[in-house]
Amino acid sequence: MRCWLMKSEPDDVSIDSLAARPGQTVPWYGVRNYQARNFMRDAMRVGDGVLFYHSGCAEPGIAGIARVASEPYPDATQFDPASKYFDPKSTPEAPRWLHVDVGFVRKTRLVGLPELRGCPELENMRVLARGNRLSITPVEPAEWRFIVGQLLGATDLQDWT
DNA sequence: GCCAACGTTGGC
DNA sequence: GCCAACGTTGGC
Repeated sequence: MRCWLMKSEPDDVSIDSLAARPGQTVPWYGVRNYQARNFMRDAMRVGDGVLFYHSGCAEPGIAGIARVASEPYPDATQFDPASKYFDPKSTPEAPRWLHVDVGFVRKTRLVGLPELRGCPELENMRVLARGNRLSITPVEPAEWRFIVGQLLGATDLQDWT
């Protein structure tokens, strides 16, 4: 099983709003980057671990733990002319954008970017690489164990993957 | 609001 | 297939 880091703007979907949703899941709509799409379409499996990251906000960082909760399927917003994620070049017959559902596992303390950057154990973490803009990045098992076990103290989840 | 970095588009 | 222009991300 793999693990991932997925960015969300908390003004849109935060860890709290995920927990409050029906079924505590959310379709990961709005991804319009091929690499990120390919991770969801080709590499994710139901049950994969997710570090839920808040971006574009006052305190960017890891805010909770989630899981991949569905197989990939078409993102409905690409067909909605009223949506800011509307893609006129996509059709229901050949949908361009697929996503998965993400399910709530637990809220954690906020592990901010400066703290993550200060950990030698995480120096090669993809999301911390210079100029990284990918909203979905793979997380190495050792990185997962360190973050979940050492930083979050969630020892019951550190060997999830 | 600024700006570095990067992905995408489209003319050639 | 190249590459300049443009748009977006996301931290600060």
